[in-house]
Amino acid sequence: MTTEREQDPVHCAISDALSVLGDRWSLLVVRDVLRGINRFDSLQDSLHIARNILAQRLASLEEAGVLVKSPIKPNGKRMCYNPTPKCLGLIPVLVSLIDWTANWSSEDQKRWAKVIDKTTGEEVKIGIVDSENNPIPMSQLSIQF
Amino acid sequence: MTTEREQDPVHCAISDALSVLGDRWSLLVVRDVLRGINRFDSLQDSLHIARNILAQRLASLEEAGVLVKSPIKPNGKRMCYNPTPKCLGLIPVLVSLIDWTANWSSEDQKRWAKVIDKTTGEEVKIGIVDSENNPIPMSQLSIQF
DNA sequence: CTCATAAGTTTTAATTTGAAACTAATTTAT
DNA sequence: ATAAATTAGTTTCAAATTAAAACTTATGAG
Repeated sequence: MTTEREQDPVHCAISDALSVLGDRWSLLVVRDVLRGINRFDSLQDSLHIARNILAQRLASLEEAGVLVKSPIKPNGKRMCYNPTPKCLGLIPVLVSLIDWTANWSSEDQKRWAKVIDKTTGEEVKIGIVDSENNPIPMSQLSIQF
Repeated sequence: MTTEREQDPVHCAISDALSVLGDRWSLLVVRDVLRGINRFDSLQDSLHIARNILAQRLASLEEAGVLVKSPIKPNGKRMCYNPTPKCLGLIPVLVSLIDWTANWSSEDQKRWAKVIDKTTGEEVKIGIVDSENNPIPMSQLSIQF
């Protein structure tokens, strides 16, 4: 089956990621949870997503190990959703999406969402580098299987 | 209207990007075009996407300025789709998705898709950095509006 | 001139999404 | 303690999107 997947380019690391994240809402849920919005109703208020769809996405993100669902008080029924380390691992995806919009759309959107370094308050960006941390220009890159 | 959007956190740089890229196929089309697959039928063969949906996605990516559609020979009807600079700007998104899968899933998927430096053949990596290109640990980051 | 290829479009069915109302349990306020 | 308001969903049904397959129209190769 590994052999099969090797020959089928639909199955690659990108499509694997998209099978969890490739829809209109999942990354926005991730964004909000990383901002500290972690209750069902506050997520719904923030995103204006249909409640049944939100329930579905939360379940799928939990199943994927991106979120953990736990009661607010031990054995309670009021739940909250929190980011796992795997969820923090999505920050580069979010930053690269923010950078892309900032760099390639006409309006000045840089202030609409940003990721900052908590220790300095400074806004961060994404860098593509070689093994010695030297930045590589985009035009020099190619995708391979 | 800008004021309106500022108060509505659904409208941020991330959701703007997702309004073009937030579905099951768009980033896979981008991936394939960046690999040099640039004809309608070869994209359909590669992705096994329904032909009408592929036509839709190509049109929306073209409208977003990510792809350019042009005849193979001047004034001809056979078309090809090629990446714009804005499309190259999506490479960090693809790299961060690849890295996320590689780092957070059990199977070894590193070889299924990778981005290399054409001049050296070396695989690249991605990092979050400050304005002086110094790497910042993930745990030190937070998302703000 | 003919046949296979290319780039879609059309049609119809299946799946997904969305909106709103509903439920059941739990806090909060009185 | 009781009533009212919150919370975290689920259910139902309509609307939109996606998928599969057949169809169209034009091109290029032999």
